Amino acid sequence: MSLMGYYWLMSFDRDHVLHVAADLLTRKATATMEEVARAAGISRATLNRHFTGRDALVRALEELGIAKCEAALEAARLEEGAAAGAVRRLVREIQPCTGLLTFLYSENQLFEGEKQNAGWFRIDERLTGLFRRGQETGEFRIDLSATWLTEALYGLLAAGSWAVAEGRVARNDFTHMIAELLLGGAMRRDES
Amino acid sequence: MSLMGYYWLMSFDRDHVLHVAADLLTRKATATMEEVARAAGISRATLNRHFTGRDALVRALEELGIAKCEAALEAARLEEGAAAGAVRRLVREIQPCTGLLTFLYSENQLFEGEKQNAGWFRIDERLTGLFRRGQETGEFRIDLSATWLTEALYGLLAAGSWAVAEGRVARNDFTHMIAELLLGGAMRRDES
DNA sequence: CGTTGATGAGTCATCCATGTCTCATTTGAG
DNA sequence: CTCAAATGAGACATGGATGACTCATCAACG
Repeated sequence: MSLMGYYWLMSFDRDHVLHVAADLLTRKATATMEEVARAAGISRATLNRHFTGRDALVRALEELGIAKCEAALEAARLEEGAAAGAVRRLVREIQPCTGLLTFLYSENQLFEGEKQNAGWFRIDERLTGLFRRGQETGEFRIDLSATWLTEALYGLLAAGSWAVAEGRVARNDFTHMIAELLLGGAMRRDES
Repeated sequence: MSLMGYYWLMSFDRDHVLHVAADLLTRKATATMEEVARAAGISRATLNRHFTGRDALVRALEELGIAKCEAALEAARLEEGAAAGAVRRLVREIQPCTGLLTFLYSENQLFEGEKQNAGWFRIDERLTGLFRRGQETGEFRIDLSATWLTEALYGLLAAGSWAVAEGRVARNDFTHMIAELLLGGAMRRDES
């Protein structure tokens, strides 16, 4: 083996496979390992060599989703400035991985018995913290709990992602739709 | 056969089976036909006699879901009074079937290729009509499309149902949480 | 009480996804 | 070029869910 880069190993591009799998499974959650392999341009044998079973693949996708999600949280700088602005930045940053998140969200309920990845807990905490901060500064209302606002954000992201995928709404409106509905609601505001 | 009621036929209570199946599949979407049968207190043979295959069962659940949903729409009297009030009534009325709706919602994406039940379209239309009415009377903002508000309502119902099932939020807060977030958003309103 | 019809339990064959294995082929390293 | 290592294609056994079937049992009707 050479020190220089394992170049031939790159014929199997783990990251590429994961992204293709995420993309496919987002659209068709019941896709076969065979289908995943073909979508990624590799053989089922190779796919199974690197991910022992579907579980391993889903777990890897989970890690990827958590990593991307946490990267989005970083990029959104949740602690900076007004909470509302942070929410808007967050929605914008997280948009690229909503498809994957939606898939993992629905897949997670299949792992009911088992313990779930601690990453989701960390993400929950940061989002809940953001909403709580907004409540403490008086920016957000307090009759809706920070926990619920977090769950609602998840639901809106999923609904938005799905609506975009179905062509019901324009992709460009994603951020505005979600952030403004979550922040301002459906009713007109006569103030300001 | 007697005219009087087919009483012994009632040993198989179709409605009961459907409700039990809905309840179980809502919690565990991958439940076996065997599990569904046992949950309903009947044998797998009988279950298969009345629903030829899992598809038929899911289709029947779909019919049930649509019927309950439309009943909720009726009970909410969407055309009466202020649109905001109609939304609140709707959320309250539809709460009992959110679990089933969430299951069907996720199950529907498996029927991708096939044509979907026209009932969903009717329901979509009525909800979109409600939001459009609110926009036309000036009650709701117009920068968020009625289509998106409808999708968002679905997303919030799913998120709320899930959050309640997970014990993250109180069941009694369901209506208030969803309706008020959808209508008023997360930010404080200083007016009124 | 006998008949009729549905149920329950069990068996059986089938299908499909999966995981493992082998072998020929390809590709990069030395 | 030669060797090492990974890939691709295919075969194979496995397990699980499913649907169809049989047969004994049970309940209601006449």
